[in-house]
Amino acid sequence: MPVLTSPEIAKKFKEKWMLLHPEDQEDAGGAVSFDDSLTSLHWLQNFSIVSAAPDRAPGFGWRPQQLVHAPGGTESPSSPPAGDTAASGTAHTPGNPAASCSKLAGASAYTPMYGHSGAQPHEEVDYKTNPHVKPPYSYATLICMAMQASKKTKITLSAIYSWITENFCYYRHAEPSWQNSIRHNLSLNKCFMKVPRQKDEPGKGGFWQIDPQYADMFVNGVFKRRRMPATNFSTQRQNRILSSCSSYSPQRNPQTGMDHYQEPVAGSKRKQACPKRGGKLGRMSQSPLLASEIKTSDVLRGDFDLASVFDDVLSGNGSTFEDLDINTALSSLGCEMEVSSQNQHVSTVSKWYSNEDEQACAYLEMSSMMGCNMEDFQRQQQQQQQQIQTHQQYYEGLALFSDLPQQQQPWEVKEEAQAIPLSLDQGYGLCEGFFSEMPMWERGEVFL
DNA sequence: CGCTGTTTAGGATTCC
DNA sequence: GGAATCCTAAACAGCG
Repeated sequence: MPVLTSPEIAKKFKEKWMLLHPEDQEDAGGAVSFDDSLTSLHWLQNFSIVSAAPDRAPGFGWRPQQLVHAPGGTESPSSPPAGDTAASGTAHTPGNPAASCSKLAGASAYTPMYGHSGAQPHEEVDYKTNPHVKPPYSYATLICMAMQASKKTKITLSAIYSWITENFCYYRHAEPSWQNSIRHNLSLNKCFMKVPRQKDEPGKGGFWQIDPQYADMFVNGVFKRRRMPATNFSTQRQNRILSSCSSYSPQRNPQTGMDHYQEPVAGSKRKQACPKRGGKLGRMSQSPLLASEIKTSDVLRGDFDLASVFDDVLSGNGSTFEDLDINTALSSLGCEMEVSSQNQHVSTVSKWYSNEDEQACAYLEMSSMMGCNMEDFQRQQQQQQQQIQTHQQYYEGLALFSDLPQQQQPWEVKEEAQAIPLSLDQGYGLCEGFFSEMPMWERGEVFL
């Protein structure tokens, strides 16, 4: 069985290409001027997996899997959602000696503070009635839960308090210092934005809502930290959308040089899109829980936004790929590719190339899977481009958060644009998984 | 005065 | 050990 290296494949592909496209003659330097539309990665800027899954309707409501519908009409959590970055599980005792600890919680064994042990220690703990166990949710998650449960787009601080105390007995008995933490979290966390109370609205304080830019951080009931910075998908695509919304006006931060949005009302807080990123992979990327949390089928269906991922890749924010353990998806994806010749994600993957080698491999990939020729390949590419354009237009036509009906939850709107970040390494792994891990003869033999 | 919101500081834990 | 993340505490200001 011949094993070809990538250059060899590229060479073969090049020869094939030249046979089919004699107009693409080598220039004096020997360089081949391939059609830029095929090699350019600019399409990635506008690509969304949504485009590849047109049957995915917008506003596909997300339902928190871990939220148990409680008899009071409120959704109360009974077990920690997998993947909560801050699912501590520790029974910290904010001023409540009686609640001192995990030992009191019986089965609630110690859980690492900010990571995942891979177990769910409080699987059966009813946080609504058990005052001894501190809910293993970060404050951000609690806030998100409260917002989600409120069925409103915005929620007051007191409502957040109320929901938390109503659904987590622990906080009913704890000293109110946790409220300080909630406020601190609301203020400091870029994912939350304050909506000033209207003049004719009685009451104190403003409302809070999840920043649409960060709505994708609340996935499957889990507040996911370490998302991509707001300068990728959000600013590149949403700028266009939001620019049409009077309440938002993307502006340039003279200091950071980054785009940020200004609140519609003067004086209200708005955090800058300041990507405080580190090059390290997040802990979550190691999380076995998360690995299982991200359903392969969702990835295959396109329930995540590759655009965000790609935008980050292109913008050099390597950590965009952070949170998803893509390996699970990859393993299945590889299998899926074998059996689903017409599946759209195949098309998606087939577009993931940036140079001759990868382009060649993409074609080889496609040809081997579908038995198509170069014409089919090109036709497929064109169709995809058209689909992308179509859905991009649709995308841009979407009114974002501020224009949505009251009942619409931010994450319901954003879900189609939700990103499940992958680590760059894993992202590369995705590419390499298709282009290198597969034995070369499986990719090239059919074509060659 | 109490609540709300912002900011700062430091500790704890985990991962690289 | 450093970085990242989360938690806790506290001070302060503004507002109803």
